[in-house]
Amino acid sequence: MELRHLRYFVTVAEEGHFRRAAERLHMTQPPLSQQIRDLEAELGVVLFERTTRQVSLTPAGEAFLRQTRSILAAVDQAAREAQQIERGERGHLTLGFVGSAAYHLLPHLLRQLRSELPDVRLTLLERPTASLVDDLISGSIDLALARPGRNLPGLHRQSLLTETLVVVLPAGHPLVQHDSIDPAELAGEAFVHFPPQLGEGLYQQIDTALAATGLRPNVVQEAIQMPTILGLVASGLGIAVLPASVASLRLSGVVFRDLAAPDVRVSIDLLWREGAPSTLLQRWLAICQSTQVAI
Amino acid sequence: MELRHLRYFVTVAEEGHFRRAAERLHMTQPPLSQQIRDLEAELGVVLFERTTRQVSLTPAGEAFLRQTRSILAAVDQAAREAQQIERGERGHLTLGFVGSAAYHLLPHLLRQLRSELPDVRLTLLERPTASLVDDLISGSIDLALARPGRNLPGLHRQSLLTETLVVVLPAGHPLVQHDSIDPAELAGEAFVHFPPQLGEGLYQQIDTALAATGLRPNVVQEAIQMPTILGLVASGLGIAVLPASVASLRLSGVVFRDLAAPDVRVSIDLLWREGAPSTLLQRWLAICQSTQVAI
DNA sequence: TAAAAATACTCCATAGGTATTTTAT
DNA sequence: ATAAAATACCTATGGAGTATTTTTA
Repeated sequence: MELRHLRYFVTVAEEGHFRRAAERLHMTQPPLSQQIRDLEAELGVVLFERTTRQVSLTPAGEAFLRQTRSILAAVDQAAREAQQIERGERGHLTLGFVGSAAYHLLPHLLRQLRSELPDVRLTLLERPTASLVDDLISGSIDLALARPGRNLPGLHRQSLLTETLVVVLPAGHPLVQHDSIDPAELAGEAFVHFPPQLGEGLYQQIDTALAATGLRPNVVQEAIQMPTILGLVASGLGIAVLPASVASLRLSGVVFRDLAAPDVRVSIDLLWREGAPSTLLQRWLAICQSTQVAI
Repeated sequence: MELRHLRYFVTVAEEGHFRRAAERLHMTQPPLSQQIRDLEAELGVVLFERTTRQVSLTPAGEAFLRQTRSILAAVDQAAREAQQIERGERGHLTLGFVGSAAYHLLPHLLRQLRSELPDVRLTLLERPTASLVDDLISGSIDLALARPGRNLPGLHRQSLLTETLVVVLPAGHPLVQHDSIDPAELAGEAFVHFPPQLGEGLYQQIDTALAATGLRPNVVQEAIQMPTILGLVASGLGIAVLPASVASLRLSGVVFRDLAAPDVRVSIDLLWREGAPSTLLQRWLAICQSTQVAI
C-alpha cells in the first residue's frame, strides 16, 4: 500500500464517481479503477459498492475513509513540522536565568519569543549565576541570562542589558525628598542586602559598584529574593541598592530614587555554548540581540 | 511522498546505516540512498547527518521519525479495522428490547456478544413491544427483543426464548405451601398486573395465557416495571403472574411458585428487517440463535 | 440505450540493480 | 587504507494512457 492508493481512495469517495475523481487527479479513469482494485485486493476488503449509476462506500469503506483522511493530514503535518524545526521555528529550549532577570528582562524576551516563534517550547529554570555556568557546560540548559562573572572557555558571553542602580527607601525615609541620592549620603544607613555566600552574581556586582564610590554598606539584614528585599525595606528595616529595573516591582510603602553615580552600572549577560548552535538557538540569539529592553 | 519513503526512512533511522537498512529492506544501498535523498528534497529538510562512519538523525529527522512511526502504525490499524468491519467483527448496532428481557435474556446475549465480538459497540434502548416494531421499520434500531405480536411485512421474527409462568407471592401467603399452583386456586386473589393500555406485549401474552385456563385476574393495582410489581407483591398488595425468568430478580419477602399449567407459556422473539443484513448483523443473529438461555 | 466502470493492451517513467567514485576517518 | 555513502548508468516493473467491452438502470 502506498499513499497514492489512499489519495485516490479519498478522491473517489468524495466524488462518488470514478471518471470525475480521475479528472480531479489529472489522470484517466482506467488506471484509477485499477489502483482502487489493487488497494481493495491488498486490504482484502471491498471499499466501494459499484453500480454503473453510483459508487458508494461500504461500511468498511466509511471507516477506512475516516482513518485515511487523518493519515493524509498527519503526513502533511509531519512534513510541516520537520520544515519548521529545520527553520528553527519549532522545538524546545531550556533557558536558565538569575532571579533578578525575572521581573523585567525575561518578560520582555519571552513576549518577543512568543510573537516570533510561537511553536517553540521553553523550559525556564531560575538559578544563581554560578549554577547557570555549570548547567550550560553540562548541557542541561541551552542558554542563560546571568550576571557577569569570570570568562569561561567554551562559553560565549554577550551583554544584553546594562542598567543604573536605584536606592530603595521606605516611604517615610528623609532621603525620599531628594530626586537623586549621592552614594556618600548612604554611609550611615542600615542596608538590606544579598548574602555574600551567593558568590559571583548580582551581589558582587552591586558591592563592587558601591565600593567604587567609596561606600561600604552596613548590612543589617540579608535576603536573596528581590521581592523579599523590597518587603523588608517597606517594613522599615533598612534601605537597599538594587538595579533600576527593580522599579517594575511595584510595592506600596517603598520608594525608588536614582543613585547619583551614572557610571555605576550592573548588567545581565546572555551566555551560550561555543560550537555549532542549532538553528533554533541561532534564531533565539538573534531575537535576544535585536530586542531593545527599556529600563 | 509515498509510504515507501516513510518505511525506508524509519529503517535507515533504526539501523543508522544505509547498507544494513538496505539489507533489512531486501534491496541494495544505492536506490535506498536515492529514495532518502528524494524524500529530503521533497520535504526540503535534511533528515540525516551523514559521515562515512555514521548516520544520525537531525533534530528535524527525530521529530519526523516520531510522526512517521505513528503514521505507519495508523495505516496498519486502518487496514485491520476495515477488515474487522468487513468480517462483522467491528461496528455499531442499536438493539431495542422489552423491559422484561433486561433481567435474564439480555445479560446472557450481551455476555456472549462481548466474548465473541469484543469490538462491536452497542446502543441499548428499552421500549414496549409496539414501539420496537415501529423503530425497526423506521430504521432507528437494527434488531429487537420483543414479545410476540401481529406479524408485520418487512420484518423477520424468530422465537428466542419460551418460558413457563410463575406465581409471585408475598412471603406469608397461604399458597406458599404449595410447590406448584393450579390456575383455579388464583380465582379469588387480588392481582398486581400490567396496565392493558400497553397493547401488544407481555400483558397480552400473560392475559391470553391465563384466559386459556379460565382465569380472569382481579386486578387491584397496575404497574409497568417488573421490579415495581415485585415490590408491590412484597408489600402484600396482591399476587402476580410473571414469566419464570423473573426469578432472577431476587427480592426478599417475595416467593415464586410454578403455575401448574405447563402449556401456558410466554416467549421473547428476535426481530430484524428483511433484506440484505450487514455482516455484523448476520454475526449477531448467529450468536443469538446459537446462545442457549437456561430459564 | 446510454452512461459508467471494467478489461485489454501499450508505453514509458522510475524504482531498483550493477559498477564505480568520492569521502572521511 | 578502508568502510561507507554518493554517483553514474542500466534494467524492468508497474503506473498510467488508449481503445474497447461489459454492465445495469
